Amino acid sequence: MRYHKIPDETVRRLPVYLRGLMASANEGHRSISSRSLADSVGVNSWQIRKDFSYFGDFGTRGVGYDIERLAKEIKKILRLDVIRRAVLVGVGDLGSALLAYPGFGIYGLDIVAAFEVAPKKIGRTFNGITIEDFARIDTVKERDISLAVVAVPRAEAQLAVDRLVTAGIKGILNFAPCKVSAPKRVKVITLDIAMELARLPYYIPRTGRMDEPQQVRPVAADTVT
Amino acid sequence: MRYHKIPDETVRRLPVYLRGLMASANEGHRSISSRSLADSVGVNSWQIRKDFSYFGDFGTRGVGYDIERLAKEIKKILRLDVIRRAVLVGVGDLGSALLAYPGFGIYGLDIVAAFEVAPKKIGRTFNGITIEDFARIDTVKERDISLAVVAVPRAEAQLAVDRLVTAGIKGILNFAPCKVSAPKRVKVITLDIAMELARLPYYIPRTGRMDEPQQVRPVAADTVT
DNA sequence: CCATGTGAAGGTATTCACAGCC
DNA sequence: GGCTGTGAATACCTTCACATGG
Repeated sequence: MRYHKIPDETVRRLPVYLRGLMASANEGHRSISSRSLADSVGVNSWQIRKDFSYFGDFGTRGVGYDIERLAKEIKKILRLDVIRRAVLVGVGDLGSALLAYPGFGIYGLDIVAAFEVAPKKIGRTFNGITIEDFARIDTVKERDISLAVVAVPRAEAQLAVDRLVTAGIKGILNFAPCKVSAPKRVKVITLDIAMELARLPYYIPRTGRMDEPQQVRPVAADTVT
Repeated sequence: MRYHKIPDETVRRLPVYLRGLMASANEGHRSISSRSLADSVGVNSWQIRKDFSYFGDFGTRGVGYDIERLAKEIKKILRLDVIRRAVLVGVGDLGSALLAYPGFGIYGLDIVAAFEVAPKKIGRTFNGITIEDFARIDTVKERDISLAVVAVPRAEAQLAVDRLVTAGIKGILNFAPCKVSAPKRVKVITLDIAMELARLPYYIPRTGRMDEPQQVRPVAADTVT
């Protein structure tokens, strides 16, 4: 095999594959073909093979991929081979939903602390986690926490991020619908829920008959075909 | 100008631009240059100009873009020029947070109904919306609702989607962490929160010194440069 | 025979550089 | 002078086709 840089798009798909592999392992399988993984995760089989080829030969021709070995390797690449401890900032409606969210576990992600500015909420306990005063966010430094989830109003997002950066956080998932700046050693992924929903109508044909949303716009005769 | 097919990646950025334009309008501006829009939304100015060039000349050289005219055009392209009514399926922790989420409004999106299977929740009112029995989901047909947000457990997601499709829903935002199938006339966007968080550690260097996460993997001497 | 792994081809998106216009 | 609009160049990603090996 040859070693390559792993494309960003492949990295984005790796968690999907990981989920599919774990599901297949739970059904008792020990190996899986690119075709059946394709069916279960919704990605073409050749795309899957290409993606896996970027980081090694994990397949056996005629058989498929060894699930456990491949899952372990994907976890290593994604740096999910250790438990990753995360902190939540902002325990509003969305924040409390995230505290209760059971889906992080399968990736070895663990939300172990929550911070808030609202005095009424500080001290209350959600899901076994006691909410702390955001003024003390720096204490995460001594608690082996590398990730943060930001679920505060837009106006407070940049401040929260700044404080998290100085507290030594390395990666931030931001739910506030705005751009936030951070030094480039800190990775920020912004997930804007409303924006995802806003993207949907584009794909809905205006009339009931048309398939291609694009065809509503005129296409000039001199457009290159 | 020339008419082009609008690339998918551009469509993905349009809501970002829209938010930036509205923010700028709120500050009292009537026009904005690609450079300052770039600063406020975090996309390169040449990318912005290229994106806008796909659907027309909305700029004035030496000045910038007319904010109101451009915002209106983007809304038209995204089909957000009419109020879009949406339904929520699944009023658990995440679902109720979404019902309370104030961010949909700026895109003209309106969650007007919520459905659940749990008898205990049916009939209760959240944020002015009375939760209905999911068995009656077909009633959305007569209520001018084209979008749905699915926030149910993974095991029930496909069923929910199937029922929504027969109820005539045209676009679905799915929060369940799994692939769901739908006829291709119905657009489904899956937003897997845990997966986004899981992508973050990849970008964290294992040691404090390295910049490029990729360099942990060996690069063979014969790799094409 | 079956399924992987990979060069090569094809397609799409980003970046550049600058002509064109206000 | 400033800023847009856009062909051309580049980089990136996907798809194909098939050689390779169990």
